[in-house]
Amino acid sequence: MAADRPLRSDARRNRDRVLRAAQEVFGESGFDVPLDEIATRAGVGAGTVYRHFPTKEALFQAVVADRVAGLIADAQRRATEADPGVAFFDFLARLGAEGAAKRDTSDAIAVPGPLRDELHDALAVLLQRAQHAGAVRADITAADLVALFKGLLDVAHEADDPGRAGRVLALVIDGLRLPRL
Amino acid sequence: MAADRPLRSDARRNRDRVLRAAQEVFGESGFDVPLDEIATRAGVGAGTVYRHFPTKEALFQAVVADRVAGLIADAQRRATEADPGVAFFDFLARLGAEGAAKRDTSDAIAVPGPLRDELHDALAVLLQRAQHAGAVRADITAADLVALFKGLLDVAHEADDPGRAGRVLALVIDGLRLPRL
DNA sequence: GAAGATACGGAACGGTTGCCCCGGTTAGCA
DNA sequence: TGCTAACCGGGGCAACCGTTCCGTATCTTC
Repeated sequence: MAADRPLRSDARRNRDRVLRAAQEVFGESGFDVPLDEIATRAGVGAGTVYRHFPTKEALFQAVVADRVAGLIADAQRRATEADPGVAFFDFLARLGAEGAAKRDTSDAIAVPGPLRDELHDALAVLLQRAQHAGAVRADITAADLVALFKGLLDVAHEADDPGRAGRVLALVIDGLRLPRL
Repeated sequence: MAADRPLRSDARRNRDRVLRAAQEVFGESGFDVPLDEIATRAGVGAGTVYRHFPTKEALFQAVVADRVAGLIADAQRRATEADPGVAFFDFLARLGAEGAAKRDTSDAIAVPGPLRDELHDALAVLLQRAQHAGAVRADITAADLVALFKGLLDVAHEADDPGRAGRVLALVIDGLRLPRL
């Protein structure tokens, strides 16, 4: 069990490269890219990736953890805002923007794990507040919302039409608002 | 080129079994089931499936062609109804019910092919009539709608919660209706 | 009921995919 | 300058699946 001796300079450099490449590649193509893609992009052999991260999944977590944590913090912050409806829909917009920009968002929010649960909980709070205030239809659940968003993001990313993401997102947002108000 | 000599009795029986099993299995699990699953369910070897259908895809088409043709006919019939909004939403309800019941519907409507295009066209007519009548938001396209429905069906089928399908479908339907009316 | 054609079953094949490890080599550090 | 951490990337390996092959069983016909 070597103590955490400081990394050799090239090792540190390569670790950074791998992380940066993983951010890019996961962001463009989601979790389901071959690991070689990341290694190549980093200018590094596949073996080097495994020297720094025990599994592909660990690498993915390392990449998305910050982002998901940011989303959670954002959701919790907004939960204290005055207008529950505005808070909820602003957060959804943020989530939509994030998802449109980074393809791995969909995997990040849906893959089981402690962070996902935390995000789920934070979203549930926002949702319930908004529903209680009558700003959002009452029948939908937080789990529905997560699943629906994941589906939407996948639809949007598969599309050849770049405008689709915005249109379907707007449609769902409008569907969430209470009808006849 | 053997003329279409009548099939041997066991051959005819097995062909029916395969078709029936394929209907069930594709309906439960979509196109992405191993072919062996179908063969087993039919009580037949994989070779027998290939004696009757040249490829897995051909078998799938044989299974869904009727259903898609029915959908197309339904759409075309409704295109002549008096109220374009009612016609459109009734058809969507039919599509949703079909999709909720049979998991392969999602593949059937999305996989390229002449039937898909025909369905697409028929749906476009319904949609445009409804949009022109002001019953449906104007920004959405027929391609959006097909993609969105495919996504919704996938979301619904992955869910553990059996009520989710109905809730998200209702949400999207409401989102399609013009806001503030 | 026997001969010949037809069809069957399911093991084996071949292609693909993609995670991960190993063996020889390079390059940093003392 | 030598020792060791780290690199590279080809390939092992396991899983998965569509398809084919061929020895065997079953049906049809005479």
